[in-house]
Amino acid sequence: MAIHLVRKIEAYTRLSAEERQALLALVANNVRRIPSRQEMIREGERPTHVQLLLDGWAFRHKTLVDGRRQIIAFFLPGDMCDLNITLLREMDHSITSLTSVSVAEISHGVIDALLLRYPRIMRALWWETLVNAAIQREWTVNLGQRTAFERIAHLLCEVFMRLRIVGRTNGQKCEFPVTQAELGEAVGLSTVHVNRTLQEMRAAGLITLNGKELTIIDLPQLQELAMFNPAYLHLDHEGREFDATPA
Amino acid sequence: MAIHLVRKIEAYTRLSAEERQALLALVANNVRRIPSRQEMIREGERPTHVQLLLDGWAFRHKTLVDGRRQIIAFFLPGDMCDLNITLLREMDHSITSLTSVSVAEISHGVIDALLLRYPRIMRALWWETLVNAAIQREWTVNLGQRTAFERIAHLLCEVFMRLRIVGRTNGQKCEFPVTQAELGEAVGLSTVHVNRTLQEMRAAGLITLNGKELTIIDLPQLQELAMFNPAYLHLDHEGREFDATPA
DNA sequence: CGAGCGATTGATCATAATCAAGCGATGTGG
DNA sequence: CCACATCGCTTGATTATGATCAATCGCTCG
Repeated sequence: MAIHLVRKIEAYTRLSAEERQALLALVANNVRRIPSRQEMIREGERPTHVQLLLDGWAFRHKTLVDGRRQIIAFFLPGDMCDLNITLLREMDHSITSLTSVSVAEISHGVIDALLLRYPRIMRALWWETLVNAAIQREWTVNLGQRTAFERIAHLLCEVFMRLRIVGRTNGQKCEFPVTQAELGEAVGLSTVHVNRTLQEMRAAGLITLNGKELTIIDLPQLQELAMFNPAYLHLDHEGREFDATPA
Repeated sequence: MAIHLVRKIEAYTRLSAEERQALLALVANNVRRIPSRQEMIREGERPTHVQLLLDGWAFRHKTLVDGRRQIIAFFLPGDMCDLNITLLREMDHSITSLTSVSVAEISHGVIDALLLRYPRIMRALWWETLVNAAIQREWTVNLGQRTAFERIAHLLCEVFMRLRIVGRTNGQKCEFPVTQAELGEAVGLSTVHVNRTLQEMRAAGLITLNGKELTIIDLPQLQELAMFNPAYLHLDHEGREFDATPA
């Protein structure tokens, strides 16, 4: 589990043995499991610990005063959410597990000391933040400019691509533990309309989606229809070229 | 001008004299002015320099293959856009000036060396990234869940608040150099509908907006209607409490 | 077996897009 | 200095996308 964390960071910057050790030590002994659909952190809270997501699906969301809810981001296996709560005092959104997840809890002080001591690790985590921000920008475009069909198609492409990177796809198939209601909350559409749009996609021979399994039958076509350009995922992490020698 | 940069960073973390000097040296002699409505960086480019926005308004945007355009973020005076292009190889969006702006150009190598040498500065910039990401999340909610009226009201509240922090408001008034078409691109609405919604706001005695001047007549009411909660702007930067002694 | 959840269907309604045209201010070239 | 072009704003009429309301169905689970 903890090894995921190192792998993730090394996608951005190669680490020295010392740095790697420090990271692993951080996580050891502090992992716990949380069942699905459980709110892990709530908007408005001021957590004293960081929760590093090590495995499983989760999502960020915000709720308006009148109850309307927007899902803002999905965390997939291999992502590590939420270093940011170290730096920002108060949560501006909630995080809820979608599947059962495993989480490492680390106190703010410990993290902060680590980051100032190992700037290279800080830079890698900053990078992670920037990639997530790029994804958030694309979601803004998705909600602002695309039609219902395009929005859903785009989200499916994104999730599939992100899962493929971490080896969680099987041919054209992948897990997709999201209800239609949740999908609607992510793309700003009503459940009913999500349902009809999915049927349209099935009828067009583009996808299969039942239970928790998604099959993308014609990915190129789906990408085309969604105007999906994976550049925003920044899969070419420049940091892979940086080694661990001191600056 | 360059002093804005130091002030911005010190909103997050107090700097030592040495750190402050290093920052100022960075910007000196590399400032240029750019006229309004000029594309400064284009999606797909791989810039070799960072452009630090020192003064003026600008915006991020993305264009879909069929020409639909979404404005993703506004940069206001006192913001400093776009350290991030240091870390990400390829621009996933474009940046265009809205007013005439002044910009400092700094090479990637210089910045990277500075950040590894002064982790405290890196942390402050990361912080900035996180606040921007929080704003981006709120925009996602805005486009996904709010009505036309609420979206525009929310954006006006946000801009007004952000300007007020940096001392750019005058009572209920502030500059607002955004056309109705651009406003529409920011909130995902047609120009026509923006126009009608603004009229509705004027008729309700909430705002005045002509030329480039915005007056918010009844801010509390506008916030209420927009369901605007400023928590996401993270105005209480915890970093103010950190001093510059070594970690 | 009943409860509850998620998916599905049908009918109606509403918000916002689109199309088309006109207005007023600003600026430019002859 | 006037004629004309352009840009941003405004208005009216029509259309369409997606929301809402209401009900049913199938499955799982206690």
